[in-house]
Amino acid sequence: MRTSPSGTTDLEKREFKDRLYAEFARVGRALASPHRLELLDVLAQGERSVEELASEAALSIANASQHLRALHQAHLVEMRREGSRVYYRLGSPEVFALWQSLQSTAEARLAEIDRVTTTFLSRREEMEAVGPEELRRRLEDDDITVLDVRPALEYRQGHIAGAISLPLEELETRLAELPPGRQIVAYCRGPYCVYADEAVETLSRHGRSASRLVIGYPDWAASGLPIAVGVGGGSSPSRSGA
Amino acid sequence: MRTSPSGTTDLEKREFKDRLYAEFARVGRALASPHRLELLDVLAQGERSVEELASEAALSIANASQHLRALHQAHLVEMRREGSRVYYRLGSPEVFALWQSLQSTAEARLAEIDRVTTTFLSRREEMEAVGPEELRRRLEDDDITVLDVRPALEYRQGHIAGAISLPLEELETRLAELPPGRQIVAYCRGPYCVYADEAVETLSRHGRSASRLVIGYPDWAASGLPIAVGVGGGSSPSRSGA
DNA sequence: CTATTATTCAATGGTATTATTGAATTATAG
DNA sequence: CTATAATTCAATAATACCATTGAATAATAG
Repeated sequence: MRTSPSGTTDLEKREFKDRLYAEFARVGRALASPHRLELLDVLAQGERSVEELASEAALSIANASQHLRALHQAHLVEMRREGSRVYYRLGSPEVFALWQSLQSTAEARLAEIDRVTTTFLSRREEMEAVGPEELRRRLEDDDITVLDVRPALEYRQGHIAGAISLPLEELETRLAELPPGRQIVAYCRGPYCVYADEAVETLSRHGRSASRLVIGYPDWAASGLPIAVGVGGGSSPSRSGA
Repeated sequence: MRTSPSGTTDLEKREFKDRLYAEFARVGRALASPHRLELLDVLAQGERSVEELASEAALSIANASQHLRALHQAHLVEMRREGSRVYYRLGSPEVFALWQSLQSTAEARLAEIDRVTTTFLSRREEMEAVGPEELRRRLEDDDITVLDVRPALEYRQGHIAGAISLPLEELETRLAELPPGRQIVAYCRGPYCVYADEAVETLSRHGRSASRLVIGYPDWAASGLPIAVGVGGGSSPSRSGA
């Protein structure tokens, strides 16, 4: 009973398709839980131990461990043992691209996301925002001070080349360290992260001219813009793509 | 009890994050079922009625309808009523990009997909394959005959500019219609579709020099390469991006 | 209006996921 | 070797999802 000209029956084709889509769905399943998406989002900043991940995503250790296991089985994250700790990281840059694609699709299609963000991030409307291309240009012209307001650890794991680390929590006490007069652009983890918003607000309150970068560090790095790794506050930009 | 310098409590931030990731997970959930992924894949070829979708994906009507409803609630597909039928289509090109990203992530990360495809598509190894850029060049040089071996309906809904429609089922009986002497490149629905493989095999058996395009029509169209819509076999290439 | 076709809705068991708990590993320190 | 810390595993109950069935709705034809 062949309807196709070649040596495969319809039944075999159906079995092939079923297996193929089942495999793709394994990845889809991994994206089906809010907690796992949040873990992916945290991991986009760099590798983290189970404990750090659990705390960052407000999960119990055991729960975080299980979700990480699910992500690992879908091969979206990899792990590495160091002493008594296990560190997880994204499996590849493609995984971040997938997460980005999911975000932008959802953003474009779900009005609810608009509603959630505008009620919470309403002040963002009034803030000036800078796109990545504009920032790159102004960085090249040395026209601007770029501020990484994420926790220092995340800055060390990778930051925009030329950016200064000034974690949000220390911003108010260390304002004097900022070169005076220059415009400031703050950035943080991603488009939905509020650190940069709060930094801009604080800076404005102290009479500084500040705006926020519309994307976060992982997006910047993924699009191949210049980044740096390590402690150096860095006026020596190194280039490294994704 | 504020730990942040601005006017939002940690609790409010957590609620914001929870709601945000819950919304993203709504899209993720929609990608968690093999059947829904297959429906998306079919819809990437063009809009379809519930009945067509059910038959193509080997589902009962009621089941297909429910899965389509789930996709619709995630805003990944849109629908349109025409008489007594309801036609579904992808919500936007971004949805296809998401599906592509899921596929390529899964392909890169899941060795199982390799195993499934190589056991079923083993003959593909021995076949010549042409990439999209090479095909575009050779189309411009009019060096080649491009064959769309999908069902005629799908050709009508959109095809590679300059391609001839010759559904796989009719290939053997209509071989004479093919311009003699020229090399042939066949394509079908996507990288995992077997129509083109079978066409190449049939053509080779009849002494024709044939190879397959490594991607399918939706991928071609999504990357902005020239396409055409309608019945015309078309030597008048129209351009339409995604 | 009635019959027919296409689709959706609602209810049903069956199955799979989820968060929690507490025990079991794995590695380090003493 | 023992104690401790970090993580994973295993078992559990609550929940959510799934495919099927049959009834309900929408649109068309007669």
